[in-house]
Amino acid sequence: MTATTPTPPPATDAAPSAPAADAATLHTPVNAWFAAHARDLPWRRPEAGPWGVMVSEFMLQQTPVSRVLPVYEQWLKRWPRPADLAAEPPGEAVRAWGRLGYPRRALRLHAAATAITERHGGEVPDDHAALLALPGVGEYTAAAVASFAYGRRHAVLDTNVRRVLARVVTGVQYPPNATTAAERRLAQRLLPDDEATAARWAAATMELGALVCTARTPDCGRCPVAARCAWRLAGFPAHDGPPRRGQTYAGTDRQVRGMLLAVLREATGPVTQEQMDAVWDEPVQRARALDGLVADGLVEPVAQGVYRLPLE
DNA sequence: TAATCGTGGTC
DNA sequence: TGACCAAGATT
Repeated sequence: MTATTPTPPPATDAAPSAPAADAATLHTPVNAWFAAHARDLPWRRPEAGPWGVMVSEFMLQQTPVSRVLPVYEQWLKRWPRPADLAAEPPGEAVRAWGRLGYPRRALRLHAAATAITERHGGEVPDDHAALLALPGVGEYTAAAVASFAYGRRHAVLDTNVRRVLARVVTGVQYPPNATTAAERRLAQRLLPDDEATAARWAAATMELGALVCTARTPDCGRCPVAARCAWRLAGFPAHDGPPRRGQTYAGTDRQVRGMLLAVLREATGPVTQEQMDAVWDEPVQRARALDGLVADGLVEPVAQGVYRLPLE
C-alpha cells in the first residue's frame, strides 16, 4: 500500500496494446532475462550440489541473501555432506547458525541431515515426497530442492514468485496473506512442459521478484515482461485488502528467547541461570522464554540452574 | 486458519 | 523512526 509508484519502463519497451500475460508469452523473456542477469550465488554453482542447495534453502527461509552468504560458506566448509553434520550434536548446528534467526531451522536442518544419513544413504533425495517428509521441509522447500538441485518440474511458490504472478498475471499489487489454492493452480498452469525449462522458469521468476519486481519499489524499466504485466496495464491499482499484520518484536517472547539463546551460543560450555538472568530482568517472561527454548529442544537443562546447547 | 518463531536492514 | 520486509514451517 505504501509502495512507491513503480518506475515506468521506457516507451520503446512498451508495446502499444500488448496482450494479457499468459504462459506462452512469459517463459522466453523471463528465462532469457535470467540467463543475462542471474546473480552468481554460491548455491547456484555446480559444486554446491543438492546438499548445498538444501542448506541454502533452510537458511533463506525468511532471511535475506546477504545475511545467509557468510554463514552458508562456513557451513558447507565445515559440513560438506549431510553425514558430517549428522555426526555432530544438534547444539553445534544451533551455535553455527549464528544470528540468522529462527534457530529452530538449525535444529531441523540437523534432523534432516540425520534422516538423510539414516534413510537415504547420505544422499539428499531427489523426490518431492521424500523431501517433504524431512524435518523442516515444507511444500516450498521440497519443490525448490527438487527443482534447483535436480532439475525436476515443480511449481516453486515462494514470496517472490507469488508477488510476480500476482502482478504480472492477476493484476494486483500483492498476493494474499497465505498461499491459496488459486495461486497453486495458477503456478501449475504456468509451469513450462519441458522439465529443464520449468526448472529454469522457477529460478527465473524467483530472481525476477527478488531483483526487479520487488515488494516496495518495483523497477518496471528493467522488467522483461512489463509490456504484458496485468498490474501495470491496469494502472498500478493499490492493494485493497486488509494490511499484512506487522511483526512487532521489541518486548516479545521472541526477543527474550533470542537474547537467552545468544548467551548459550557465545559461551563455550554450560551456562548458569545467573548469566541468563543478566540479559532480561522481567522474571516471568524470562522463565517462560527459557521454558519454551527447552521445550523446543534448543536448550538442554544440565542441572539445577545450569543449561547448555543440546547434545542430542 | 491463525499464531508463533529471530534478526537486521531499509526508507 | 517505526513499519515493513526477507527463498517458510509447524502446530
